[in-house]
Amino acid sequence: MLRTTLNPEDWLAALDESGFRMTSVQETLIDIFAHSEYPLSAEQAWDAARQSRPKTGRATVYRMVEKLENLGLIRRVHGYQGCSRFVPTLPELMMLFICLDCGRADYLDSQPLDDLIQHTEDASGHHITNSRLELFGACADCQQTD
Amino acid sequence: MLRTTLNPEDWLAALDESGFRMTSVQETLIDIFAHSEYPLSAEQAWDAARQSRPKTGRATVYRMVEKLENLGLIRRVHGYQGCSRFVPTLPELMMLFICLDCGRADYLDSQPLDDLIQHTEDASGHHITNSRLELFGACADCQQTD
DNA sequence: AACCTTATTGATACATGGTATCAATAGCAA
DNA sequence: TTGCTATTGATACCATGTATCAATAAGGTT
Repeated sequence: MLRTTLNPEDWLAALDESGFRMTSVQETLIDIFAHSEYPLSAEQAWDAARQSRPKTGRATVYRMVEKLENLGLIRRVHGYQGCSRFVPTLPELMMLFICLDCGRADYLDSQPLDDLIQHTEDASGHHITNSRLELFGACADCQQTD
Repeated sequence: MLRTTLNPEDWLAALDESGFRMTSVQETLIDIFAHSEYPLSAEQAWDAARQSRPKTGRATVYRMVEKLENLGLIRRVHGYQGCSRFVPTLPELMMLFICLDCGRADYLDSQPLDDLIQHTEDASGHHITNSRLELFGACADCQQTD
């Protein structure tokens, strides 16, 4: 899979640069999201957070998820057990594949999507500023074990 | 815009063929969805329904929306004022464009998406069974008036 | 046309997921 | 260390959607 590793410290740096204060909840949640292979809901992240940091508040987690999403560090997955799960965003890699079997996310080179958008702009006359593509199915690993 | 017209009678026929009873709520809601140019939420559809059919129940509308979605007659729009608005599904036309200015939906030829999926399957080894593509921006009309 | 069966409806209560409020806490700059 | 204020946690709240269940009405049968 074309999954590059994620560095929690980069996320903390991004928050720092954006002027946010550095707190322990942030570290906890970043660690959780950056290391999860599976799309996580805020509720799941809350559960995970309280294991290492019991007093973590629910609203705090929801606020943090929103913040991370706004900063582009995590990305919402639609259509996989609802629309409220998140995966880390990897720079340069925009297309998302979710295996309906094992649930893991794979990130795919976005060039084909760029081409599609260019083609569609030319054909339709619309100016496209934003897109959302998600692909679902059986990943290469899961096909072998079927 | 590549929008073909929709025929409410086709929807009723589809419900009939699926074994559902023909009721007046169905007619009311199908009429509402089939004629709306904008993504509609269940709540909005409920409001609209009660104008011509005051006693329409809320739960009924939610059930009907679910039924229409399951039958593939309407399609959920993600990332436009939440994830709970629906537009009619037009056969053969899968790619969806939503104008962030006027809110109207346009349906686009899906061939580029088919190509992208084929290419991605070959490149990644995943077997893709389902996809979701939405495009956002300024439609051809709205660009002219800017 | 009247009858029966049962899918569908509408009202209500309930569950879930997310947000507003606000006093207490804790970063961080001076 | 101090002071300012962003952030937090607890709570109450809200919005969206779902379960329940008696009443209604499709539509096949007689």
